[in-house]
Amino acid sequence: MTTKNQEEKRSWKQDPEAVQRDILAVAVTEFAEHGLSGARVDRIAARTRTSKRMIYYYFGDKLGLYTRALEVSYQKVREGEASLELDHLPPAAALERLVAFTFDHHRNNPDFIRMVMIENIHQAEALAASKTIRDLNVAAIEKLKDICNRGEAEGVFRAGLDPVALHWQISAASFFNVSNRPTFSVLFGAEVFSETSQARLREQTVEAILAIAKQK
Amino acid sequence: MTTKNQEEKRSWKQDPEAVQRDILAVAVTEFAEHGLSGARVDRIAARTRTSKRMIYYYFGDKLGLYTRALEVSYQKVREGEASLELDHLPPAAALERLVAFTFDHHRNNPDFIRMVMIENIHQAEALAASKTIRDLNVAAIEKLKDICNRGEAEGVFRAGLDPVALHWQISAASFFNVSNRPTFSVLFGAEVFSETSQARLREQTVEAILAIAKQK
Amino acid sequence: MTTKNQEEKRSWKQDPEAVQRDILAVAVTEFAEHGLSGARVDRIAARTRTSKRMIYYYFGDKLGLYTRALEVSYQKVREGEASLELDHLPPAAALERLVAFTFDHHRNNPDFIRMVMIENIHQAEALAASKTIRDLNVAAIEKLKDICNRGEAEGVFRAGLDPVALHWQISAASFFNVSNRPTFSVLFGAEVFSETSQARLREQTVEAILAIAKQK
Amino acid sequence: MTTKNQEEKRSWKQDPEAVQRDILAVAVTEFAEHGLSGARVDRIAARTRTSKRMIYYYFGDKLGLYTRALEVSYQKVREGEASLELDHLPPAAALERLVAFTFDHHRNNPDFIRMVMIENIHQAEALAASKTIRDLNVAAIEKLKDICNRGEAEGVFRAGLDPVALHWQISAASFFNVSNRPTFSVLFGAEVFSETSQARLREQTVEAILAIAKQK
DNA sequence: TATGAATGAGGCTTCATTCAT
DNA sequence: AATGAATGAAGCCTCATTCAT
Repeated sequence: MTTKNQEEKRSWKQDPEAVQRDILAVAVTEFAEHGLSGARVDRIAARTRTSKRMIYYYFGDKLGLYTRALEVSYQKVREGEASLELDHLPPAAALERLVAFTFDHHRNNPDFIRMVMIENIHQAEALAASKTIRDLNVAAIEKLKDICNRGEAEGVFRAGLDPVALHWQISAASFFNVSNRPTFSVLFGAEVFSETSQARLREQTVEAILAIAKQK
Repeated sequence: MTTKNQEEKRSWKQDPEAVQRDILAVAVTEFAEHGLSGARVDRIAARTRTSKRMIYYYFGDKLGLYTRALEVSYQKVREGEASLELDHLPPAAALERLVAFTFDHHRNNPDFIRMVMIENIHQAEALAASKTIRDLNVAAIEKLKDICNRGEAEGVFRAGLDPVALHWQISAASFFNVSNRPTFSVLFGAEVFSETSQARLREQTVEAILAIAKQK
Repeated sequence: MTTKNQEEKRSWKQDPEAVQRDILAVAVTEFAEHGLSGARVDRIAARTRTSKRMIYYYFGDKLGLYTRALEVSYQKVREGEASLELDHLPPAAALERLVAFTFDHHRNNPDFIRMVMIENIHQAEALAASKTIRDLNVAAIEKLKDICNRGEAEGVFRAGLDPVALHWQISAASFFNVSNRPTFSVLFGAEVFSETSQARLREQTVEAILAIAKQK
Repeated sequence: MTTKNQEEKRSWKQDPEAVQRDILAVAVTEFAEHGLSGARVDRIAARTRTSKRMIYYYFGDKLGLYTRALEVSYQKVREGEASLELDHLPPAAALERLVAFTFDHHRNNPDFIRMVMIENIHQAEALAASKTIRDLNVAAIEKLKDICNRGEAEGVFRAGLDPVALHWQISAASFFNVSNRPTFSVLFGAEVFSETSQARLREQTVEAILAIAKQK
């Protein structure tokens, strides 16, 4: 009512990007929790500082919002990975560190994992449509390719290593560990997800990957 | 319309179990394709030889149908695994065969994989409620435990092997290979999923698992 | 399975009237509790020793069952009233006793009251169709008419008393006391329905009715 | 179709309260006529100037609509009673007027009576949940309490009169007269509901209540 | 006399989305 | 840049009832 209040309200309302960030943060949570069909635009709007109408204003429709939420998820994760400094490490140590890091990183970003799961349920259609995300991942694989090249050059890794296949191996363990935790816990107990078990699994995984790289 | 048709219709009517099997087969496909929220009861009914009403007659509600569909999926897969004859093989060979088999089996049962993905999205709630499935999986892990025991006794496997952790390793690779194929293909190309690449990945996986078992 | 069991089962199954009584008893409860639309044929069947199919076999449809249930309710209540012996009492005492009895009787037969409430909601259509019930009530009013006649003849009641109007007065208090107990309790407290309050209300009602009969 | 019509439609659109009033008016009629289970949301929507969707938009679900309809019914009736000016009348005259008024008022508001009947069938659950209605009725009983107090103070009413019990007596006659008209008519003829009979019943009731107040 | 299996019709409710300002 | 009101289409589910033996 007062001019003061209006000013305050305007302060962030007049900042379209802040509004969009607000919506996206909520959207990621909602989509990660309920999937694409299970997510509710109403629920997203309710947890937002804006109204449902704004979602359509900025993102067009539910799928548009989902696509942007997916992009934001990938972006955030890849930014986290950027902190890794592997160039100055010898190849084996670099690979070791990369695997361990990925394992932990996935564990710490369950919402991202869930977004990817959901995207796989939907045959990666939104992903295919997003050039942004593809670019992000090309960069990610470059890092691994560099390690492989150095390792081969130094003779510590076997020749003809496929960085993509290596990434597949690293991802498989790290991803499955988070994605399938609910069913795995129910079927075989939650013990595998205790801190000590997780530490051992991570170590096992690191050693398995290194064995593959050095293989033969 | 014709008397013939009526006869035919009758022939499978009045056979409740056949009707339920019919519905379940369609339901698995629909749920695997669209998820729990995305699945449409109408669509399931349409692909069935019965009516929507019968779905509710036999399964109560959508969640009831989903739960049964999940159970059926697990059952079918575990039955497939039962054909494996591992007892007469030496431990290492048995493990090798189990890993390779699991890898292939998951590839050949994408609908099962998708059902499990969906169930993970839903925090394994339906799974937790189904004693049937838990029993099935207890049996599955027994097989692996037996291999471990024999391997340890013969001194070919390291002591203290955790069958559940081993199952985790086997599942991670085999499951991820199917579950994340869509996103992985979009981001890093479909080459990893070619027959030759898959053969190599399977071999790599087998060797990695064996390395873990023999480790140290 | 055994012949013995079959015999036992047959023992009451072969008694159609017992089956119908079983169904009707359950039906009265269900209709009284949920009303005509609210009652569920499935629920009635479930609480019965027979199947849903039998309900249709014996009563045609839901409305047929409801009508019979209503008839049975009236019958039971009127039979209860038959135990009253008023002929040998002087008119005032007879009327006093009739009022007090009705008051108590209604309190003790809430299901009957609810059936009548429900029938009123439905504009007494089923009642209008049932000659059985009309006959029952003609008999009931005769009793009151007799008391009035004797009272007038003896000069203790005023002339021109209308037995139907008197019945209206008696019913109003006795019926309302049961029918509106839920709303009345919520709005004005349940104290009016305590034993002591009820005793006083009954006495007040008796006196009020007698005042009307002796009036002027 | 015509511009005129669109204008008209617009004129009352965008007026949420008008829309809600429209819906509620229709809802009261439908619920009063068919009860809670018997009422059809479709039928309500059809008699409305809005669509079925708006019912859910404003009232959540059928029970929510029913609850509001019940509240509106009570409100309307209590507002009608507010026109009564009893303070300036001597106690006996005030009570006489209150009884006569209630008797007529109930007769003129059969929909309200039916709503209360229906609510009683449902054990007053909606009523119990509505603070609004409870407040309304507290006010209603205050009026009666005031009359009692004045009457006792002036020595025209007996001491220890319970206003709630008195309200029970007044309501019993006035309510039953409307609620049980259908069954009573079928069983004992419609003559009791003729204008002359009703006038006499009202008078009888007034006198009976006054007799109770002055009693002893 | 009895019954397990089946069902058409219609019930309530929810969804993403657009209108009109 | 922003919004409260409104909605068509479709979702899930339940009901009394009948079929076929």
